Amino acid sequence: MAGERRSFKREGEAARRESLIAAALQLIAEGGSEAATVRAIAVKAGVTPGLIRHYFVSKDDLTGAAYLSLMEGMVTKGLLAVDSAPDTPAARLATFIAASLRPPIMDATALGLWAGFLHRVRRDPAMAAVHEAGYMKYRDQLQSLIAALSLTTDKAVLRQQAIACNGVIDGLWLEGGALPRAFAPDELAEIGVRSVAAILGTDLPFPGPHSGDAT
Amino acid sequence: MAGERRSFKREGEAARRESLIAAALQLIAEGGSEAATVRAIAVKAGVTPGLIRHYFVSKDDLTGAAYLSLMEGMVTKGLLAVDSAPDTPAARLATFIAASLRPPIMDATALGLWAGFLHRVRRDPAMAAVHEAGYMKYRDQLQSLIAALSLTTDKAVLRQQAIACNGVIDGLWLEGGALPRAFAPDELAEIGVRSVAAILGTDLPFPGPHSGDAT
DNA sequence: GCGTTAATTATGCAAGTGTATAATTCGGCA
DNA sequence: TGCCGAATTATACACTTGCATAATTAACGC
Repeated sequence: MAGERRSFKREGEAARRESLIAAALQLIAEGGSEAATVRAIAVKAGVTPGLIRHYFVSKDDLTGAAYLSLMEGMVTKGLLAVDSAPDTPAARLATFIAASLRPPIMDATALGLWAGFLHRVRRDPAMAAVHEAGYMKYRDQLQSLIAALSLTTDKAVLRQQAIACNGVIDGLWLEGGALPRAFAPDELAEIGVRSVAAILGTDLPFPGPHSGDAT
Repeated sequence: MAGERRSFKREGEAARRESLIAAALQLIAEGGSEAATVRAIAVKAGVTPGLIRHYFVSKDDLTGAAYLSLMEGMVTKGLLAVDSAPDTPAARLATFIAASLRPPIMDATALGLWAGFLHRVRRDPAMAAVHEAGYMKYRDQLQSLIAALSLTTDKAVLRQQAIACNGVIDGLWLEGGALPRAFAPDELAEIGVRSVAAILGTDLPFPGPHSGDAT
């Protein structure tokens, strides 16, 4: 009956930090930031609460790192999708939009994370900076894809087009995450591409659900 | 120095419930749901923590009531704006959109509230129902305003138009709340009206900032 | 093999959480 | 006026939270 000390294995620093961050993100996505307690994170990561403070100076430090990791992941995924369809400027733009409105970018988890972080992003200047950087990177990417269509050369017009298109995408992303059952599969991706086309006053091809697997 | 019991005044049940709800909403908007502790709510409402449990069976009960009150308020405000501009169908639609992209509907507070409630909305079926009802009411309103333009009679097309327009509005609403400093005043309202017009393939007038006060 | 070091666990603590319950005091009604 | 019930406050409790610190133990160089 003696409380035998639980055995453990030493992981590298990088792996441990990653697994702790992953655990925190999962918990926040599921139950909001309040669900990501030190103890819950430790359980999910398969370690003991004390270990968290060995890798992060505080819980805030951990969640901050988690947010950074999240943002980097989102942007990366978006950019990755574009590379898979480098045909025409129109196809590239359409692919970018559609990818943003499909899993894994658009899903309940991502929305939950976003909402869970919102308040801390607002209060903590460092996190606000991370947020703004991520947002701007995404919008700039969108704007350059639009610019590649050569519909206009007016910078101001381009800026507003980018804002508007980003707005549609964000809005549909939000709705898809909040009410997944309210839409048919891929319905939002299709609406997104069509709406952006309308806003830009041009035509855009709709890229199939996955990269050209004919069935 | 004897701990004198603090004096108090009896308010009606309705007033007390309202003030407690208001306090909870304020706190959630500012600091997320974790900031809305029983004690903080009590302080902001100018009462003692114990009183909360006199009017609400639990803290969850209070926050549930707060969410209901919030949703009702949002929808009401949107509908109210339309009434102030009953000229043409196009003007009515444009007014509705612009109102959704200006304070008090679009501001940091509203977004904070929305984010603060998201997770509870997901887990609690009762709150999910309230949410879905509010969302659908808003979208139906939008759809009927679009239908009044008589651009199409196809129900399916109409539905997709409503989803897309709702998407732009939500997206711009989100961005305006998240990055208020990133946009010029009324810029988002203007972009919203113009984008909806583009999506519908028609023209919409842009309603001035306030109801026709010439300066 | 064997000691050393740092990664990991175990334990404890002060502050904050929601809630239950008892003690008061306000305000209407006789 | 005086009293009674309900609204409000006060106090207490069990539990959770983040964090600090001490005790262990796995892995690495010799």
